[in-house]
Amino acid sequence: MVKIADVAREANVSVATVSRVLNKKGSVRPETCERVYKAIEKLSFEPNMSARNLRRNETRVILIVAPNITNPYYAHILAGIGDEARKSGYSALIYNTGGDEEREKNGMDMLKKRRADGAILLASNIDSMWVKEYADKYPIVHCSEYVKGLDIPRVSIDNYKATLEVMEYIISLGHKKIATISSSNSYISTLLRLKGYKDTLERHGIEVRKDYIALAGAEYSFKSGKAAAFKLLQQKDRPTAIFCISDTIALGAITAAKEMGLRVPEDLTVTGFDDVDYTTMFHPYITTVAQPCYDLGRKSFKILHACMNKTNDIEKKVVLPHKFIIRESSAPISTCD
Amino acid sequence: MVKIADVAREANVSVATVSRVLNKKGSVRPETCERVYKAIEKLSFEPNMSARNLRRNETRVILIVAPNITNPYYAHILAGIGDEARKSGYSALIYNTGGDEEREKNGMDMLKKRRADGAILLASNIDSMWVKEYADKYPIVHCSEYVKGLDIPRVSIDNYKATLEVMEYIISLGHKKIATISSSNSYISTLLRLKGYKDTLERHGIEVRKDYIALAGAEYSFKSGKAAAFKLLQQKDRPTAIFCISDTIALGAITAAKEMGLRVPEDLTVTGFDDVDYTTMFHPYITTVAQPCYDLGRKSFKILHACMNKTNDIEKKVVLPHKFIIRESSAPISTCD
DNA sequence: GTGAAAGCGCTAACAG
DNA sequence: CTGTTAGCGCTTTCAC
Repeated sequence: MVKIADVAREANVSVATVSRVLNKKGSVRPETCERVYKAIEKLSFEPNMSARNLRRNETRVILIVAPNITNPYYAHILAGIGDEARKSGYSALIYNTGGDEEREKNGMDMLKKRRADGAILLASNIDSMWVKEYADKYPIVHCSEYVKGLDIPRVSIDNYKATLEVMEYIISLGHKKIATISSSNSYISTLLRLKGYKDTLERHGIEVRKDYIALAGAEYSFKSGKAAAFKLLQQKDRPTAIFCISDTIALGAITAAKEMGLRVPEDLTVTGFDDVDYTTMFHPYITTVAQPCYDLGRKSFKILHACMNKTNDIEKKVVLPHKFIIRESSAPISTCD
Repeated sequence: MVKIADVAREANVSVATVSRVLNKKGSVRPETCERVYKAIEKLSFEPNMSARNLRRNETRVILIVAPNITNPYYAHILAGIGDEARKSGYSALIYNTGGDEEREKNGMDMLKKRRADGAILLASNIDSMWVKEYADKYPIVHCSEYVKGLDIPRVSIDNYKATLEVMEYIISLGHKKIATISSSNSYISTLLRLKGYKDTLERHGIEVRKDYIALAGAEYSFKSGKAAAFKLLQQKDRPTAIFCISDTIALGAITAAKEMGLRVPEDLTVTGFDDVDYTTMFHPYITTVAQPCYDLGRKSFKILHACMNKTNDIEKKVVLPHKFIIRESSAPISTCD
């Protein structure tokens, strides 16, 4: 292993000088500088990060705590974080938790062990108050979801408003029997979307029916969405529209409908949420709310970066614009119904 | 920051003893041990990894170089690597390259800078000989794809044999006009699948036609697959079956066929490859070759782990079993054709 | 503009 | 069984 001392010897300068040119700090005569660069080149020296980290007490690594990188929604956010981080000279340590709180905590301990300078949390439960303990000591930002009542910077879309848009649209189509497939998880987004669903119905004087609210699994799986849709559609007074809180669930609902001989959108309107890759991979293309995942990720890193640099005015609540996209899975209620 | 010396003072022992109990190395009187644990607990001490890494000259971090974590195929491999790594106390640094060779090299420099102890390469081009330079100095393993002619451990499925199975099946269905949608990338898997396609045709005395071989984009995008399928299907003497080298391409082909008024599988048989998430998210469910992505990832880490520990007999070529799955997108050629 | 030297927190001989 | 001590490779005062 070639180290700074070797370069110093080769360039006939002291280690301090090599360090200076390495970090472009302090002043070095251009001539000397040149000599050092030559030596670095010749010996193909690369600074040892462990040593630098120890000395500087930083790692230039950020931790990403995600429940499931296999989910394209998170994958896109990760990509955004990763790209932005790379631009600033940071690397991303990814910690997959499977939604397990114990593993989430283990992941966060990377911070204590100085393996990372800060963390971005992708799917905190609304009540994970233990996060505070870490947030008090380390730079942390919430992306998409967040713990209620903690003063941690966060970036997300306006889930409530987006839901309102979708619901108003469905109602404008003439639907009255509108169901929703929510989830058994406890994310703030889930809560907000359910609230948006109920509020819109109430504002229009439509009764909120228990039997029109179904729950998919915590991870929004296709299968659980399909099952929930079956339950909804098998009732005698079945809904004519289903507001799903994720695209995978919507996909499941559409498949369920088809298998029951129902046409989408002629017999049933289905809307999704997130606009992940496969919303336009087959017909009917899904009407959904597009989230700016990649940008959510980039922005999260930018804020974390600001936190790590102890910048003064850190944005605490960033809301990125979503986009409601009407496609093929929704239509006016059929009059012959 | 509480350090080992603080714990030592608190427990009334030397730093060496604390280090010993921390690493469970050397012998310490149970009683002393207990005292140390108490002190660690009390001060909530966490070892500083930068210091340990510097001293031990290792990082317990592995580097994963992937072209696109947004692609579910890679995402599943990543998950496998990550889970297995965690079990052994390793963390995964993920470097997304977008398929750019320059960024691939930049990623690999993490090795030189001692930011990671070894690397798993997920999508090397068949001719990326520059990898050798790194492989000579650092533990590296290839997953899925590999550079030809280099003696680097690799794990993948048998792409050639899998293709043979698919092709034999298509032929057994009575198809003679069989096309393929390959890709413009230079992965070994692409090459092998194309070779399997041609070889099977030849073995059955079926002419290999240039106009039955179309190319999708390097990243197997849905769009490019759809475009390639259009080209194939618009010919007057159109194929009755298309062997696609990825599921996304197959999905594109099915969509193209539908938009042209062709039914799958009645008018056109389409097969995919990989068996990613969405092969069974809508009808027709895709006939495809399932790859054990997660296990590919796990196995890759295990081998890398062996390499990093300089274990003697390291497996150089691991071939994991695939599974050919017949579903709904393939059928016997219609007799009225 | 440059060099000497003091550590960053930890591990691993080596002594006792 | 336990303690003392010399670094790991780098950055950063502080002199000159």
